[in-house]
Amino acid sequence: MVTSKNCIIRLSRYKNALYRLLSLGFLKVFSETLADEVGVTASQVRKDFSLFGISGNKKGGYQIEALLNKLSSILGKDKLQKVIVVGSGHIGTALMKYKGFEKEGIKITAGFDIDPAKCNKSGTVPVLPIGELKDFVKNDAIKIGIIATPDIAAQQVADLMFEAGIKGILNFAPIRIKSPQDSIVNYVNLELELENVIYFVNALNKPLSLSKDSA
Amino acid sequence: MVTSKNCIIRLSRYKNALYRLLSLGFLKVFSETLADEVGVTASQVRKDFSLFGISGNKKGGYQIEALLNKLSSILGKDKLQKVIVVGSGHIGTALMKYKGFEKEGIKITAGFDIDPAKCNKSGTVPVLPIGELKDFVKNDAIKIGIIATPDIAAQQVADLMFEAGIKGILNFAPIRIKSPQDSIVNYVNLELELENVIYFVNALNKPLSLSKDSA
DNA sequence: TAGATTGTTAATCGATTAACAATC
DNA sequence: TAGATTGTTAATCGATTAACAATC
Repeated sequence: MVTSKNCIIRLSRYKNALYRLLSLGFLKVFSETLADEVGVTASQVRKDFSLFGISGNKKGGYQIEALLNKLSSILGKDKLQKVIVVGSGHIGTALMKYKGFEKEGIKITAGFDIDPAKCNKSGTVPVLPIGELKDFVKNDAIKIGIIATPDIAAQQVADLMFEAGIKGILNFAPIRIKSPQDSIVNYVNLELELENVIYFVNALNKPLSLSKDSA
Repeated sequence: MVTSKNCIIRLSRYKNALYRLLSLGFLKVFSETLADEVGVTASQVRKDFSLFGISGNKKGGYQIEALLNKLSSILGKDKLQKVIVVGSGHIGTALMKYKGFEKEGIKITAGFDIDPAKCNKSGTVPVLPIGELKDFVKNDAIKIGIIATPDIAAQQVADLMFEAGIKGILNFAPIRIKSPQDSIVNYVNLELELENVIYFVNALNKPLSLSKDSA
């Protein structure tokens, strides 16, 4: 892989910051300014851009609008991305109802659940029986799916998704997914993120002995 | 900081894997096995453990139960951690109702919202007016908070939290939080995670020219 | 004992940062 | 022009991995 995940994450952050700057009336930006905005170094910004052949003006910095177009195209934001969600528990439902995706060109076109009682074809985002997933995904040529099921179901759901032609998964279940070579799985693990915050809060309180002391 | 975020994240993963192994009836584990389970190298496992003065038996590997006790204590899982949530939109509400935290010793004791219509003192997790946050947090000595508000409100909410004595924040709003030195903020940005999956799915489809071509 | 595994040191790898020539 | 900023190369930094002596 030529580009690291972190690098792509930064591109997204640049994009978000640039929209903010644009809405404040700015037309161009220096690497230094953008770096401050996002919390990285100016070197980092220029390095990232050069990796993607994005260039600015030796003196005038970067044209924000042109930059946004390039970043959006790199990130696949130039066309609507259709996504499905499996699992209509608390998290799954929240994602289906979440307004933040639309403005990013991401549309959740359907949810799926194994429990018929949770299905509902007539909602804004219809929730369909899991049995219909394969046809739905194939018909709409959907490539991205979200797993928001209990962990015991996650691998099975992932297998079904891959079989249907899905290539990328965002997985909320706290379990490692086995996936084919030509696919990608990203993880969001809420317990783990909270646990991490807890650790560092506790560590801040302790005097300063985090180092090795050998039990 | 002596220990990196990634290292702590791995400790959490080790812990989860060890619970799984324990439930399968194993009593001890080699670094190699645990590494496979979590998807890292055996060196990594031993290195991480040695950073925290955790030692095993030169031949017999590590006692799972003792290991779990140590990891739990390092991660602060030996006592109940009380957490509040601000913002009772889709995500905030899902978090309040989420069952996964309890088994990890994390308890969401209250939610807060600026909209009186969304408040409800009698639910399983009461949702209180934001004005009551400060007293509530102080009285219960709460150190951890979750922000699930719109991005425009996030910084203000964070300031209020810090003022009340909160030291660690998990922030779901897609905005960078300015925070005091003695505090920590972790970010969960759902749009960004999805965007990342989208990028790599598109990149997998493209032949193989991710490299620089200079515009 | 011989074999296997830990704990730790040294080597490697990759990502970030600094520096600076090119140039507007 | 002089000053400022880019684009890129080289240096630094930190994290991961390999190797191996100690030892059970």
